[in-house]
Amino acid sequence: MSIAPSVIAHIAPVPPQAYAHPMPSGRWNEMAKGACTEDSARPAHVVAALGAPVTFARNSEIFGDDQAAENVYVVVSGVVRICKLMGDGRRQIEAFCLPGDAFGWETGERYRFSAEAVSECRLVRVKRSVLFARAGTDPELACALWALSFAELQRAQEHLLLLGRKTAQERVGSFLLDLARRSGTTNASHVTELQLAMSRQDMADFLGLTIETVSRTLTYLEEQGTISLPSSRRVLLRDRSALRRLDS
Amino acid sequence: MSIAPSVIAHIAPVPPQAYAHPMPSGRWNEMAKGACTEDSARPAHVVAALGAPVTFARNSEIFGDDQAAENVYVVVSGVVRICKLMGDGRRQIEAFCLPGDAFGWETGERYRFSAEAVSECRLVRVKRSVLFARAGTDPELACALWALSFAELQRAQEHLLLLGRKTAQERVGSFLLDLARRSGTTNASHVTELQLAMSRQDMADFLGLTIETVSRTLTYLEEQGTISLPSSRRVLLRDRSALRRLDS
DNA sequence: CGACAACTTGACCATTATCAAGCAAGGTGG
DNA sequence: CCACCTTGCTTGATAATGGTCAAGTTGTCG
Repeated sequence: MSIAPSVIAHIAPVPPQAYAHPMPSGRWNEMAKGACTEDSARPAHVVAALGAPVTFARNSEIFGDDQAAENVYVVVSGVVRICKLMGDGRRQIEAFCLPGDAFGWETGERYRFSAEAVSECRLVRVKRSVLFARAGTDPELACALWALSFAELQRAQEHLLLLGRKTAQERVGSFLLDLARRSGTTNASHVTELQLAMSRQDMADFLGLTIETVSRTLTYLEEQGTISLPSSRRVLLRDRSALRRLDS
Repeated sequence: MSIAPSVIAHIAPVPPQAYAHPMPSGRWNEMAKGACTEDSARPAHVVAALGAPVTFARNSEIFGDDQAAENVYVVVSGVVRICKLMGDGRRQIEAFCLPGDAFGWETGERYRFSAEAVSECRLVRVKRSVLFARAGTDPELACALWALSFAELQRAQEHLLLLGRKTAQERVGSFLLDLARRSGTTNASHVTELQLAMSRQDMADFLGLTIETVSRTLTYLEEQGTISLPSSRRVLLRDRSALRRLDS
């Protein structure tokens, strides 16, 4: 049931031993002081330790809307999209899950959205029954569960502001900055490079725009010198202050 | 520290004794089976039992963005709005909290949004330090915490679809149905009556529209015979199937 | 009754969507 | 190795939804 340290290690640089000795009352005390933030990779590890690794090919479905909600997943590598579909085909991507993120939380019996692999990805699959049964006796796990689903809530809340009140330029700018924060690499001359795992259509469905508007906006930002697009899936953030102005 | 039963009683019809005898491993076992839904008022009680009642006047601030996050609140009566503001004054209301809802969750040291009383309201204020300290040793409380913040997440996720992909009519329709589900009263002839606690501006900022569009859309729905507006703050849902078609 | 806030309505405008080509990169078969 | 096809992306022209600005109306409260 437990997974190899080599797999877990990809989530973050915290060594597996770090959670080998659960504390008496878990992490709740630190949470009370607001001290859990500096250690944000830990909850993923605590949960991942209870599951088994699985891999999914690009564009394959991890689970579908309305399926029985049996598992929770932690991303080890790759990118996952969480989607909601409307009857007529309109799609909203609620989140892109990157390494260290968890998804598939439910209180009811069925998933309320589908999850698909944006790129080839490795996940840890944890049985919900195992997770919740243990949470009843293991405060550290209970805290980890709360922290992980709370992280989702925070992202969702930021996203609400974006979808409700931001312009197309602001949406794209915020998106690029968020990706940079979560997965970008910055070089010596302060240029951040991003590899976009997702298509323009994915970006559009995440940002509440059309594919054409996303494309036009990226072109515009490049004309302004704010970003460069060496290829359609690679972005260089040249002027972060201009992007931050858009992020507001 | 504990609040009077008469205050708690307004949240839901579950008597206070119901949680006087905590179960050995809390509610996690039920959660594992997806059985927590039928009992959704309980988490609010479990948390509220640790706090003290407070009241806020109409339009007063409960806490502000960036303030120290010391408390979590449970709504007993009235309506609370959770807001995010942008530098230039654009506002997004992330949620309206009704009796039984909890708000003010944070992992960090500061709130990331403000909360204001839409109508005069009674709340239970619970110290975060108390809550988290107890959660470490009380699995039932840990479960309640998770259930309450998870309920927020679910609402936020539904809202993402609304803001990202729905038309103005669909937004207003979904909003009315959601309010009806949470607070409406249906009479013998299947007409549901709603009392709107919030202004048109609040609705607009919640739905990602302008006040004018909200007003026009309501007028249009009334012309179609889908709703009636006996006064600007009272709505009768006359044709729920038409609304549900909009909800999709 | 008057003042003010909240709401509605109208006319016009802008941002973003839609529809339609065209282009570029990557893979396949001849 | 090159023509061909497919897929994903970009660009252009036009349309529509919802936003803006402005004027009225309703309702509430002193």
